[in-house]
Amino acid sequence: MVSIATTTKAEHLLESLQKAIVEGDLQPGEKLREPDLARSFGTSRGPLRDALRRLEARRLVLSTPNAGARVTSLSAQQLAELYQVREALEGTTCRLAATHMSDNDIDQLDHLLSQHEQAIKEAGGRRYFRQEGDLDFHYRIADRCGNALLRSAICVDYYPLMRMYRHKFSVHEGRPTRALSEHRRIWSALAERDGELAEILMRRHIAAARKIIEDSLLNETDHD
Amino acid sequence: MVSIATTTKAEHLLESLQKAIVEGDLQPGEKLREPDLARSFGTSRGPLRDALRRLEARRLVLSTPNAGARVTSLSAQQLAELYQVREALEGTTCRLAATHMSDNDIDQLDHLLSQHEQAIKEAGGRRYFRQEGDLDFHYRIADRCGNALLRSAICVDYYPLMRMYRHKFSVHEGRPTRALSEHRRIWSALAERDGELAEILMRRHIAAARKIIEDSLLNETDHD
DNA sequence: CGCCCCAATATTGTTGACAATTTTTCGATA
DNA sequence: TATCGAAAAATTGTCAACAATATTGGGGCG
Repeated sequence: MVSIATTTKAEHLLESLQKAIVEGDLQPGEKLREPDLARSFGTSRGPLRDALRRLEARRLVLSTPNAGARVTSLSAQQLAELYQVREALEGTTCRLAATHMSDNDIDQLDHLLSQHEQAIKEAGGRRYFRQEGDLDFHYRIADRCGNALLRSAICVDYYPLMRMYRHKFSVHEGRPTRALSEHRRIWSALAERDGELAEILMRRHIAAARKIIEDSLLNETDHD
Repeated sequence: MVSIATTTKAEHLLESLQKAIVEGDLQPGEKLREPDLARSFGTSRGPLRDALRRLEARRLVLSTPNAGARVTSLSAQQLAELYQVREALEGTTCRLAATHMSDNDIDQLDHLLSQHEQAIKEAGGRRYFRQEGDLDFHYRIADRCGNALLRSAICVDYYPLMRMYRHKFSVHEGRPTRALSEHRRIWSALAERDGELAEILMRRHIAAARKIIEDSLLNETDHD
């Protein structure tokens, strides 16, 4: 939303490429050829390589020596692993947020959930609002948890990858309504400043989503 | 221990610089001037900048646009935050390891703890063996937890930073003997394949170390 | 005497060319 | 016809020069 005046070309490239990957303009597994990309963004290979390294740190790109870089392509197995990392990190995040968030933060989070409820009603329950909305909820909690390292690990290092894969198993994650009610329960725990409960609820919430993905691993029959 | 035949100069630089930082040859806060460093390693600035970006991903280096890179310098506050991330990640790691480690892995871990016991005896209880040893124990569990993403997050992204700061609060973390006995209890849970207990014990173990650091934050009287 | 501004210096950001490596193409041979 | 291998093309790794930005040092002014 906010267009940051990036000082360096490498930073600008990082933003542009991350957006292209997250929004699917660059498909998972796609080869990232340096000369082509650099030309298409009007720069040289130096800044481009810099941006690729930063994207690699965010796990959006995988590059192998002398063989170039590709957009990350996660298997269901790997996506499940990502959810396990989220469970660990966001559980703690939630516990910290319960004591660190301001009353205003809590209010804004409540407002966000109202927006989601509204969006779900208008869309008849299976619109994609929720998917972005779900991530927004999680993102905001991490953003306000008070631990800068944890915040950057989640918001910077892992969430772009999550957004990239938000379509993949979105249908299976149960009706948006269910996710919303789980969010509301987490919110209540946060509002009551009950960190222990907030952590448990958040871990369950993410573990449930992971379960769906892991179950789909067993039904490996009709994939090309 | 194993000298990997790194194919590219940037990779070699990454290894060399990481070692220099972790071992303290490059001090926290030290400015990393590209021309000097490149010359001292016999390469040009291109590969060096590449290596710096990778070190930044591991949080060993902090670089600001147009102002260059510095070796990371953590405050006690930030170190405590790191322990909180560890608590989250390694708790889950331990739970997974309990079901995923092979019997052989468990045996080797037992052997490691025997070595530590021996080292502590020989050194009269307050030798620095333990500090490396402590990290080795944690590292091995993460290495064998069966979740590749979690493994790389801990072993690659966070542990070099831990090793870099292993001297800092090592004295305060209680006698090596106590850490060893906590390790033994964690090992027992792993050996009995009790993931839930292993997670709880690991989180406590790390939380206790964090407590020491946080307490030292309150005694801020005699620092320059 | 201290502060601010400006020039000089040093350092980082960027570029295009060259070297090394990988991938592709194409023909020879079984 | 399929397969192996070598030449050709494309791509990545590296380098040194140039441009843009920050830092430093010194002189003038209040």
